[in-house]
Amino acid sequence: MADDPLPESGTPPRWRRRKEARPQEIVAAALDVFTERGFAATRLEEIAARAGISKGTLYLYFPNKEELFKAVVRSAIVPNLEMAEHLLHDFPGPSMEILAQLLEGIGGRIMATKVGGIPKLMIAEAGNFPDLARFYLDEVINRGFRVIGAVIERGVARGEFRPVNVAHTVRLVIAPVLMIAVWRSSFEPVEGKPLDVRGLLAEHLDHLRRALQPEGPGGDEA
Amino acid sequence: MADDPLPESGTPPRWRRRKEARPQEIVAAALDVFTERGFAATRLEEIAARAGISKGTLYLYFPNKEELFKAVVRSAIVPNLEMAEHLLHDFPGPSMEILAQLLEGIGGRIMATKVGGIPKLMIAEAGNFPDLARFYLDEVINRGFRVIGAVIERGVARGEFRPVNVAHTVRLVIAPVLMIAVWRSSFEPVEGKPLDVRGLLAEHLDHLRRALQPEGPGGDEA
DNA sequence: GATAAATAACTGACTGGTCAGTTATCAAAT
DNA sequence: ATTTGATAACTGACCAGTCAGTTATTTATC
Repeated sequence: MADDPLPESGTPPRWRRRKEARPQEIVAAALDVFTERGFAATRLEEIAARAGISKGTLYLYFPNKEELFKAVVRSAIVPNLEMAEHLLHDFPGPSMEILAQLLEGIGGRIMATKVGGIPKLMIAEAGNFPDLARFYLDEVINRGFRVIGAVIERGVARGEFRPVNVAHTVRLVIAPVLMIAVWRSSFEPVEGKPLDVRGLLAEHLDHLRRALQPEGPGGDEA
Repeated sequence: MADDPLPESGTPPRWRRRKEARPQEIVAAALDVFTERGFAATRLEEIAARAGISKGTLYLYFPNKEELFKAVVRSAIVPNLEMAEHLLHDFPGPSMEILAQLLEGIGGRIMATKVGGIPKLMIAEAGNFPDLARFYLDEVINRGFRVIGAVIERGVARGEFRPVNVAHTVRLVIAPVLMIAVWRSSFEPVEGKPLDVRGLLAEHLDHLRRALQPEGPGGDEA
């Protein structure tokens, strides 16, 4: 984003070789612009400007707009998914706890970074770029669904949750997160007042706990 | 969309004056194309073609693309909201029943018509068209939130629901509906298999019933 | 009730501007 | 001296919006 602050004496060179650093910088700039403007309305020239390079240089690192976009999605989302998958395998405690950590982790990321803008982007562009949608469906959505689904199945198997329709419940778990991401991307800037993300997620988890609670004939709670 | 099949003898006229009918036809065609392609990617020529007119004729009825878009949103959404508000005032039964009818009504509409594509559109374009976003926020979102909020408050007041954070709960009630609309607009065509809207809504309502149920101190269920 | 003049709906070729992607050229690094 | 990173000018396609001209319909006239 910013120029390197080398206080070099003499003539500042017009540019500098940064072969290693460029891709990340470009992807970071691209995430910014894509989430602000949407895919179609984003001009590669603006991405280049924010990355401190020229448009032609973009094409040294990415073959076209679509591949750049894919790189953005990969770098923004995939690591998160990997973390979620690890959490699922390594965490020994109650399943509800995994769900809570997952959702709170995502909530934190949505508030702290710009990844929350990606869903908006995909929603908007899926129709016009089917192979992009396919990519997102395979690499992000279905993988995310699988993780949540596994947690729910784990909970049911361990008797922590009542038996539910897993496929549907997965979507019900995710829906509020999606709403948060979408709201922050699209309407919060217009409305002005910030969404209470933490509070909303806490309420969601509270509702989920009650909705998933096994129906005890007598007393519940171990 | 189709020409009127007057089997008139002689020469079929190249076109026909339809001053009264045109606006609706254009808006209907525009809804189709906008929801399929998004705002930016929609070509006015395609809307014109689907409405059975030429591009120039569009500009006799709407000053520009954005105003046409606003007209589409108004005509697709506002009537539905009015129906919801009437239901709230007229229905005497349990609050959960109102919620169920509301959600099922919306679900039915999403499946039967193309209005489900509007949220996608607004999510996508809110950033680029702030005044459009403002309009949608005021006329659609906040009005919708107010209706759901009123139902929940009614339920709490009547002892049908436990006390909850109303603002948050409203969003939790709506989130799955939003997810359904978005899914059908953006990813269902790519994935191929249809989303089980009815089943998902039923599961949502089941979860809601449990999540909102008043907590009995000893035995539950009156 | 036929014909002509006037009007309003409609058309489609055109313009001006934008932007993804290309390439001829240059400067830095080795 | 050669290779590689980077540039900036260029191309070609696309599309919102315009407008001079065409055609259906209505109104006036005989």
